[in-house]
Amino acid sequence: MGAETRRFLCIDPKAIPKHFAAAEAERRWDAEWEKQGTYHYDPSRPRSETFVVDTPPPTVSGALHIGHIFSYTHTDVLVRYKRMRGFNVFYPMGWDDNGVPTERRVQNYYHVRCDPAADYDSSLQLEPATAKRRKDRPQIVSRQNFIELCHAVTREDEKAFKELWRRVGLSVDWREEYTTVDDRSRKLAQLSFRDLFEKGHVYTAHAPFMWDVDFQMALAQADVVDREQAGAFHQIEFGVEGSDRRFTISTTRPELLPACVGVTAHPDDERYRDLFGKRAITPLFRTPVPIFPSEMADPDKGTGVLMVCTFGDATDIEWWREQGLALRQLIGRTGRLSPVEFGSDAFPSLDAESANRYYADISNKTVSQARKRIVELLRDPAGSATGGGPPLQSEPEAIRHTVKYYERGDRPLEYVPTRQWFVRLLDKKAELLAKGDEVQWHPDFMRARFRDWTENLQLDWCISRQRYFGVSIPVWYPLDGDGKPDYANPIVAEADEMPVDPIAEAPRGADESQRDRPGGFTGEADVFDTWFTSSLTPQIGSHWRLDPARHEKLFPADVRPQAHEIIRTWAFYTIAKALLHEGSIPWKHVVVSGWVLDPDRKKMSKSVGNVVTPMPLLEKYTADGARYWSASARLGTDTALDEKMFKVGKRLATKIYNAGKFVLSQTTERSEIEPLHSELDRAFAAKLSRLVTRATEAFEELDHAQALAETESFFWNHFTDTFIELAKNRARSESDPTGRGSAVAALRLGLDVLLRLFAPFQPYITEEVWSWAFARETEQPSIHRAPWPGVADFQHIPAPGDEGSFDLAAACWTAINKAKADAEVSMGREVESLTVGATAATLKRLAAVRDDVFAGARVRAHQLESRADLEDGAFEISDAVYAER
RNA sequence: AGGCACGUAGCUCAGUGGGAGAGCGCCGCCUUGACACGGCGGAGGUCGGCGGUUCAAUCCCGCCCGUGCCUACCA
Repeated sequence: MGAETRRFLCIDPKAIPKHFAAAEAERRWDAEWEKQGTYHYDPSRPRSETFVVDTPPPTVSGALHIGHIFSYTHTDVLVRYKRMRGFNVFYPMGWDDNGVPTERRVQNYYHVRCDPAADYDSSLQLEPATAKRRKDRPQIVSRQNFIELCHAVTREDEKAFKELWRRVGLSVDWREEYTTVDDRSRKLAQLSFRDLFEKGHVYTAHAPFMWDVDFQMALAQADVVDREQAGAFHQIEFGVEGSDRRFTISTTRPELLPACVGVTAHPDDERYRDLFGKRAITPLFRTPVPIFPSEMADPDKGTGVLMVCTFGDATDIEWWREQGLALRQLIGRTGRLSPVEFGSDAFPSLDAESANRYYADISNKTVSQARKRIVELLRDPAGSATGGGPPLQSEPEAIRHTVKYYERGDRPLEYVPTRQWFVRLLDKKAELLAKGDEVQWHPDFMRARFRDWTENLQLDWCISRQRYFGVSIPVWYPLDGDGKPDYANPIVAEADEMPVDPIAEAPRGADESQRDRPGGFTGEADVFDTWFTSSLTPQIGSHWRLDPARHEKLFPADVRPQAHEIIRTWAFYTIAKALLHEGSIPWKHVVVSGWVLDPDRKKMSKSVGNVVTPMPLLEKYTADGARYWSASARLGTDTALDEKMFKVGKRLATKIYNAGKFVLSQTTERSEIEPLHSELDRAFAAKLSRLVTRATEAFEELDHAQALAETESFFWNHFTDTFIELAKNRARSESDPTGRGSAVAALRLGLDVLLRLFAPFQPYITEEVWSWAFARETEQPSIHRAPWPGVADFQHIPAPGDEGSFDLAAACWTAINKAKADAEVSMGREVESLTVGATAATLKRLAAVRDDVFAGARVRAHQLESRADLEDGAFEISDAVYAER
């Protein structure tokens, strides 16, 4: 920064406390940054000068987690770099509060359940549930009460998150704070729906779909995970209508036998070819079902012939559709077997009486209870469809198999026919893939996660959820004369009505009195999948559709920080939304942080109980220390939690503090910065300049860890351990004012540049040291708005230095130190005399920096010895005579 | 089952077609005038295994082993 004429301020080291009081400084600077608006976005500056972050809104109802510090620090480090590069940074913060995690937290916290039919109690006051109360049945509350409780809980959670973010020093513009259920987010989500509706990208359908029986809601493919678990193959004998032919199917879901609607085998399977076109008879229930060939049947699996049920898995749905099979929906929304009547049209039976007797044993049972029971029933010879002994042909054969679960659920999914809303995506795979390729992923291999997911997508996006705390689907349905909803002609809310709650508000032009009356309307009770809103974070930040000029400046964003396990959800849906709304990518770069693993390299998770909370670590090692640990990890790389790294980070801050105190307390006789006259100083400046280049290059490649490592290594090895030690004597010299001025100028240049290089990583300590003198000298009150180091910092050096001189001085100094260490004398001990051996060329080059080396090493007298046996640049010290203590 | 990433000193991790590195830990020394929340010096590794390409492989290629993740299969 400094021009030659820059005036400089010295500090009195005695006025600086011996130790850095980090906790106090963190609070002080946080308040100061807020007051100064240090991190404010300036809407008046052009897009070209703006750097836009699409910040991940954390799920606030999860526990605070050390991983939060980790990944958010990565973003903050980049943001601070960009800000110092002169960019007008847009760095908002959102809180993702809607959805299942919050509802579940509220249910547990207050021990309540929502019943939409219950009446609103405006005076409801609840205390957190005690262990005693949890033993009773949960208290039933109305939908509105429940939503209010959700808001209350998330407000508290948001406070805790915000406190953490501020403590760790995220340079967020807190004026740009939002939640995913605030009015603006709700309005934008509903506008998004309306836009998709108008473009024909959404539809509603009644169809069998993945259903969680505990949460009692539909799911999207992205919400589903596979879990391996124990199961068993059951060999069950079927009969064939009008013959004594029999065959054995193999199934893991015997409880679905009453829902059997067909039997199939591979068309080329000789064992079963004779059966195609005939009807099978199920055991116990004696239901005749068609037998048909299908390429999807695997002759090598089980017995090669299988029963098709409504519905055991996704393939059953396909067969059901293709073959036009009957619907015998057995499993209800609660996961229990519904009461059914054999002998009716829907559940035909050749022997209804006995079928109903068997079914009575499993009706109303859960899936797992029913499974146990039906295995017993299948041992009954009377249940045989062939008259040939028990239908169960052998003991169940235990297997391990994978089963689909809701990622937050405890029981396997079922397929239940329900009406849901969908976003049509399957026909847009190619465009989605193209957009994914347009985005730059860091590290690049994360791109494959997106591609894999998109290519394998099998279902359109189910966006309706049967929940309460979320953004309402802004739709009503007209009711016909019989009070039946006309789903084909939904009434979608107008933009200026939004945000709207169709349960509480009537559509435009209708009156509340027409609600749920024949000829009137009914409101959609479902809310959106939380990803439907979360996938709009770039648009929420930019105020899409609400402020087009602002949107123009902030969309697409520059960078999206992204956890890799939610590429298939958050990243995927965000890309999809930007494509469907504007044919655009949502952001230019995706940066993916790794995971924090526990010291045993296990992923931290609540269920394992190895989650580490961040605040104690911040207290112990300071925010700068924690940030150092975070920033040491490269993007995409998982990192074991290692307190040693926190300690090292704290130590770095301490060293910066002490080095700053020392450098800034050096005085000269003049009040202006001198040019760098001495060779050592110029050599140091040259080395420093190259560091700036390397650190800058690393940042441009989004490799913050490399930038930190380079800077840190330079700081310790070249600045504090070498340059300060060699230049400090000259900086205090009474007899060499020119050399002294040069030394002080070089020390200050080093500190100034290094502070700024460290500022993105350790914002507190660098701001503290900056404030002592540089803030006033440069009239830049915050280092975080000071320019990133560059050529301007090195312009006032009269002649370019030679890094080689610096390395030579360092090598000679190290050689003398080693001689002292070998002699077991203190580094501070004076040396009466010694002999320096090196090649003639080396000795010649050493001449320019020799005085600084010998002053630093406290050598009073020396001899030089030309040694041809040494390598160039190597030194050997001999004949050392140490002074008395 | 396929894909991706990883495997380097006791630990946490850099790294490169030619010399094997850092920090922590460990050992020894030093209370030196910025800093003992410090400094100096040192020990410590067949770079997961086996093959191949190359004058030369920790690095490039193939196979294998191990770890993690993603995706798929799911009768």
